[in-house]
Amino acid sequence: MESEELRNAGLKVTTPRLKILGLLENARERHMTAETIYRLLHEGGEEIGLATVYRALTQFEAAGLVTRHHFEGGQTVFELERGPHHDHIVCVRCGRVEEFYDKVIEERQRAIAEKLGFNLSDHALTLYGECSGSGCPARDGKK
Amino acid sequence: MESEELRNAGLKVTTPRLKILGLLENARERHMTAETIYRLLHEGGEEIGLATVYRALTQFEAAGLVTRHHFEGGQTVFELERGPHHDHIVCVRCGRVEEFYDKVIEERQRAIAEKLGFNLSDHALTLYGECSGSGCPARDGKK
DNA sequence: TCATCTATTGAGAACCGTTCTCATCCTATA
DNA sequence: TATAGGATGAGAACGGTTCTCAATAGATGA
Repeated sequence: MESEELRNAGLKVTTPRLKILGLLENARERHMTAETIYRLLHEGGEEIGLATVYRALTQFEAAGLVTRHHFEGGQTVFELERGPHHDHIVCVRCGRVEEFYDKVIEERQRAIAEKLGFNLSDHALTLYGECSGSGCPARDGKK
Repeated sequence: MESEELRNAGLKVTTPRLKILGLLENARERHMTAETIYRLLHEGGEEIGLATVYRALTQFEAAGLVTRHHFEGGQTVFELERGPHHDHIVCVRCGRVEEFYDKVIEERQRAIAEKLGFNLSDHALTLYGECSGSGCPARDGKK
């Protein structure tokens, strides 16, 4: 239940927070910008301010419910934290985001950080390329 | 010579461009924000507008002279492109940036992209942690 | 259930990094 | 050295994000 998650995070259970969390759990896209979340909520008839969306996402992030990714080009997306760690590959043509996990890469990262004298706390790996999904302009070699 | 580099890039040789390129080549920090570059130029007595710094950096990037990195937290840094590809590890306490290259990781990335049907064009890998360099607050376990 | 207290909210202002506009200036070329 | 077109600096504009503040709503105790 979503209200549990909020309570466990030490956050008051309010309508805007429930709606935002619900959207993150049910939306087709797992990775959304704050603006997109705001737009979808409004299309669904919810009167939630943009500032509230940002506030809630920041709180969710602090509570570990959500992660924030900064992709190249400056785009910032939010994603519900569920299950194990993974990295991303982003289509530079249609913006589609896929996830992957590679044990070898994870291990190498740990080894590299150790060798350089860093106490590793996090990492961000994002691949960029042209995908071959239906609907992607890259598929038909379009410019 | 720096004017060669500009000419080869198809850019007119102008004082602002020479100064910016020179700073990138000689500064102690290899990774700087546009704001830092602007500040250092002014401390050196150069009257170069911030807009010009951004314009030049964007042109240098397009010409392959410079690369732009978006680190987590939203910070954007520029780095002179010299030598082979490498990734970064950033200290979350003092901001120090180190570089590394790992053949295994590079190969895995190519394999992953292929498996997922992406034509890989680029990637961004940045590790975050606490370093043990002198002057870093993380070194003495300070909060 | 109700009153009360405090955190939360929405709207818009403010903010910050970056880009744009435009009149002036400078580099490249003949 | 004259000319043409690109480059420059200043400040306005822009887009994404955060802040301010008065109004509102969730939690708590009676």
